[in-house]
Amino acid sequence: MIALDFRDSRPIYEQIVEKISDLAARGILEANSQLPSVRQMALELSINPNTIQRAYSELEKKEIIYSLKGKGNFISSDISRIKSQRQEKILKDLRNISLDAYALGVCSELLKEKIDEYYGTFNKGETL
Amino acid sequence: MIALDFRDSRPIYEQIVEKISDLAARGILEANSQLPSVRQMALELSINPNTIQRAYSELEKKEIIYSLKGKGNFISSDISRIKSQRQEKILKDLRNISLDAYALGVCSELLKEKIDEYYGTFNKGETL
Amino acid sequence: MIALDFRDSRPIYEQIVEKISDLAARGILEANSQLPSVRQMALELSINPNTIQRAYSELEKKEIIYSLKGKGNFISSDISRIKSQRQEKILKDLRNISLDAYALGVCSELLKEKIDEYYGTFNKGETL
Amino acid sequence: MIALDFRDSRPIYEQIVEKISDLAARGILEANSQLPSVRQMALELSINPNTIQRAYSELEKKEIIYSLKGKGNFISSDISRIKSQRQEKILKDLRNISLDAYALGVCSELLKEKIDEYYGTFNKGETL
DNA sequence: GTGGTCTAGACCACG
DNA sequence: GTGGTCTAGACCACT
Repeated sequence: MIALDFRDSRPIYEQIVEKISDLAARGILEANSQLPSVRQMALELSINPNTIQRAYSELEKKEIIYSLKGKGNFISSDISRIKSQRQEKILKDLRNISLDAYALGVCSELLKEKIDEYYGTFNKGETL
Repeated sequence: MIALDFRDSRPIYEQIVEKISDLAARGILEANSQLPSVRQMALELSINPNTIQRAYSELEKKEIIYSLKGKGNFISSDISRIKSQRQEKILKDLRNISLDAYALGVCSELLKEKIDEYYGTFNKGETL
Repeated sequence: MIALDFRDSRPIYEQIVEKISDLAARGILEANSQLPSVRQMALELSINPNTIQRAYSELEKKEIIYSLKGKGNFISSDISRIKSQRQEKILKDLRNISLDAYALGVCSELLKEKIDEYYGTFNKGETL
Repeated sequence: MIALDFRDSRPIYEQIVEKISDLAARGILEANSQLPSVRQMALELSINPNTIQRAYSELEKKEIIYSLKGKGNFISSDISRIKSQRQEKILKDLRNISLDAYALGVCSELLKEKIDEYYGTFNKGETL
């Protein structure tokens, strides 16, 4: 369900937060659906339960999941909010990149061409 | 010369590496021009000389500067290489963002519109 | 009869205790009137009978209800005591808030204004 | 500096968060002043450093403190924001209490009298 | 020496 | 069985 990159400098719990946010925003994890329990997911990913716990806590604080004591953790019922959260983040990143490109003297046309090029490869089912 | 953000989660030395790479790529620091000595820069930024040393080491490893023993540190003679290095990184980041946006169902047109919008604000001298 | 908030961090049984105490103090549940049986209430709220059992135990310990073996659970005959219990708790909370406000330099006039403001909205039938 | 109540049902890290928020809001901890290090505070309170670490993380996310890697943790430079944060919380609590009192048939005059009474005792230097 | 992350294992409250 | 908190101790990056 989730692939971790242990060489990545980003902490594991943060990678999990990102992955689950992403799956929820894309509707792959449906609203109110139950996530694997803390212990089970720890087994699946062969990491410590505390690390999963931390990831779930962060997700709860971001209101991406909610937690029912003794029951489990569930995707928030309001997926559209999650989606717009992620979209905002993407646009913020895009702005930073644009600023870097501008400072370097790269014209906006090149960026736009590249975007079309990338989208072309995505449609053909590469990567993803 | 360099503005640091001590509250940023990114390490100081990395911020310095980025800033100098940027200035070199944009030609503001000219090829073969001398950088301040480790001690002097440490004084200017009021930080530990070890941190500057580490930044310079990283820059040398990336071949953005070269070091002459007993003389000092100098910007690489091949600025065009630095520039293309940074450009590559920007395009790599752009690809990642495009992929995220695509996965989220955001169309490429929105991204392109936003880029034009951002470039518009840059031209008016905001930020930078 | 009772609305539960499963996402609330407070345990379910505690919410039930509070709700029943409240209804009894306000006289909506009359003295010596019978409460639904553990099993029936569990069905109505679709929760585990153990949870209801625990709530009833707590209520009995607080002398808000009494239990007759083989008969059922009943609201205490002394409702005025329940009412004064709740009133005491409210005043205790009010004292804590006043202390916090005082320590923060908030004057008592602001608090009193706010109380009038809140009561105004209650009268218009909002919330409750 | 901080008194913990181990019998309290609220987690220790949360008590610490509250105490430090309070001290900062009241200006007792000044802007940009350094907090005890994670390890030192753990020693002082005889609890585990991880618990302190968790409290500091929460405080950082609330922007009440900021953290400099390798340097320490410091009170936010914008204390007025902290103060208004706490004031909002107090008014929210006051609203809940008012609602409870209203439902119970307690008139607003009693609450206001009590507030004056409490403030009277505070001025004489009790408790605090 | 500082903060930050992670592991291992324990205990409690809840359902 | 579930999540939540806490302890103990380790390791790493940064200054």
